[in-house]
Amino acid sequence: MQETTPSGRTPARATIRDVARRAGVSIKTVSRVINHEANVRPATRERVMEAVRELQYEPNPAARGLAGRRTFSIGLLYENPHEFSYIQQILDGVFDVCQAHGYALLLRPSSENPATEDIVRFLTQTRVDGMVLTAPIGDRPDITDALTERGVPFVQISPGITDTRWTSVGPDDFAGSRTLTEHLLDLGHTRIGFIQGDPRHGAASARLDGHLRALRDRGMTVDESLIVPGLFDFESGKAAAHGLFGLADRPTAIVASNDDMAAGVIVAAQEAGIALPAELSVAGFDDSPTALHTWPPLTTVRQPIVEIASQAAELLLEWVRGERDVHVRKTFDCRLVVRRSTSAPGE
Amino acid sequence: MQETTPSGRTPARATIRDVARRAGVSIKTVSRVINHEANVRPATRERVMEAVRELQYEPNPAARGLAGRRTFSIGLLYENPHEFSYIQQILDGVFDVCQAHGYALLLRPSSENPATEDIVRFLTQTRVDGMVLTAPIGDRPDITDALTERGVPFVQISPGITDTRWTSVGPDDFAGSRTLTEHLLDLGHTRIGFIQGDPRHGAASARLDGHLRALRDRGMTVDESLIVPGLFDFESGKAAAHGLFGLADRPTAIVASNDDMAAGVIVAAQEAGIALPAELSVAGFDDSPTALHTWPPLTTVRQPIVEIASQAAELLLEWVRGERDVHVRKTFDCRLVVRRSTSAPGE
DNA sequence: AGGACCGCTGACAACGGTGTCAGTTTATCC
DNA sequence: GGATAAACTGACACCGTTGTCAGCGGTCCT
Repeated sequence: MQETTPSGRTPARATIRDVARRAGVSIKTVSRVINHEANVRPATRERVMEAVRELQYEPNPAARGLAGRRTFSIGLLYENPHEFSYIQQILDGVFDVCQAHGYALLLRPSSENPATEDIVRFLTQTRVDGMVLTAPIGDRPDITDALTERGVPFVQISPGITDTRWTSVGPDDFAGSRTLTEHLLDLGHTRIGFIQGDPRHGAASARLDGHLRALRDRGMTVDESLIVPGLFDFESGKAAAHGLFGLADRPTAIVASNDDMAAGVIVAAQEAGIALPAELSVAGFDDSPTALHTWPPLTTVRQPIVEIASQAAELLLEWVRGERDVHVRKTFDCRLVVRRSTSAPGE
Repeated sequence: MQETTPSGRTPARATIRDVARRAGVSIKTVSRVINHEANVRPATRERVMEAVRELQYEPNPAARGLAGRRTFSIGLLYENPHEFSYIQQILDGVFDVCQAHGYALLLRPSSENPATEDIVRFLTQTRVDGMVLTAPIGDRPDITDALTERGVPFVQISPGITDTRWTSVGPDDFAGSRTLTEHLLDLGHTRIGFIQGDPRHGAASARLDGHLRALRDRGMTVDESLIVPGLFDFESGKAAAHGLFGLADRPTAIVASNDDMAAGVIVAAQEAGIALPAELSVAGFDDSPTALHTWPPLTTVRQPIVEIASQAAELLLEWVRGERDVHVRKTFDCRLVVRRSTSAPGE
């Protein structure tokens, strides 16, 4: 540990008054211009903009927040995820939109099943103008109620329950999963193992439902022993796979409810000396980077995460700024991505 | 897309004046109490605290910011990472400390090599009290200068250059890497391939240096053809491995400068039909979750990322609050984690 | 021509805290 | 016991914006 001494200084920033003086108008007019309000003559507006540029004026968010009762910031609440690339993409999408609209993004990571009070404290401390809730927290009634009670707008990403009282955005997990199972059926598989996701996530049941629907649509009976629980993480996927390997009549294909679990299945197969994909086809969901990091690379279903996140942020900001007063539920299509982890059985 | 209509309301929050009235003191005294300032009699302090609790008072950050010329928020600047888990852990560490000290965390993800103006705009728009800079942005002189010029305190995480003018925190990449190579030498390997990291990161060269040092300390000559470039991402690791496989005298072990690249090496080996670890030992660096998701699991070097991040945040906040006026450089030890991807050659 | 109305602008009071400084207690010391 | 210092406490200006409302000049009716 080495040490040195610092240097310090802080240049004065231009305020709205400086701009007003320079443009020869009142501060209120400057305020109108920077807030894109109506009733400013184009010539005046231009003069003000000019002064803003010359002085490199940036409005003070604290003052704006104090006077205008808003903070120009939104919060993103998420549980520590297993698949971090997921949150990473959510974050990118939300951030881009915030950036474009001049909003700041406040992070609120949380442990599993955060206490209501912690979230409420976050709200009262930061006074964000709105919140983006990721799954599975977006489904917690205590949290949605707390937000509603405080008049804080929010959107849910990938909620399980589609409640028309709220705005939400998510992928069509059901259809995506159905397509994936159909792909395996098309290849000729008849015994397909299915590893479920964390039951706290709505996506988990939607993906299971899609799978079951595909089977039933083809007139197949569902073998309960092939449907096993998981938690969306690598370890649970691996454990579940070993469980399936122990069955008398081993499945020729396994669908995991996300890529991390599918990666677990692949490692389990390698441990058990099962050849991929000859003896076992494996498929995941999400098309996360992991899907390309396994051997063989994973067949999976791509959901447009970044797009979903941007859309969520857009809807939230519309709400925050009062440009919208009806709730919507937006659903994005998923796309099957076939790679080498799936093939015809025995092939 | 379905639609519904909303409901709205916003309960009034207690202000410092309400608390003052209730406690029978002036607002200034309340201010003293909530800011932990000296010169308040314990009895008075208690009375105020009581009122705070009863009214569930939370100071308005905008008002505090405006009057006190600070925002109680710090920014985290990072480039979109290849290894997501890395940033996730950084984020966790920094957030915990922020949380504990009542600071908010503002995110500023950026593309590769962000423009200086973008960062400056972030500063003037958000007016964060300080910044955490992750590698490789922390090494950019234009950015450190811009921050210094504006009097915004910052800490660097894992900088390449150890400049005593600034505060930084990072792992001992050199020693960690040296230990790793020594491990392979101890196993009996004599031809060890080395895949470098993204040259923009200081860690990349430190890890190479550690490797070279280990070789030289054992009196081995360095074969330049075994040292190949990489970018810290899976793909570059895979490509580099294929390159090494093409050498006339193939190495019996490969050290990749991080786990993602090591995962690439493993897949490359599988593609090339090379048995692991019998024909090839593979090692990574970071001990990211990836290290456990490969088959065989990766021998790697663990750096205490969360701890590094918390320490960085602590140092930053000390600086922000004026509790510190000398710069330090803190280094954390790494630990070799031996798993099954390394063995004696031919074993 | 006179009044009503509209588009545009500015004066001024908030918003909810902190900093300054002066005033009032309380403790300390001869 | 009185002087002096130290520990407390409060009045009030101010931070940089937005919201409210009144005023001004010009158009459009009637």
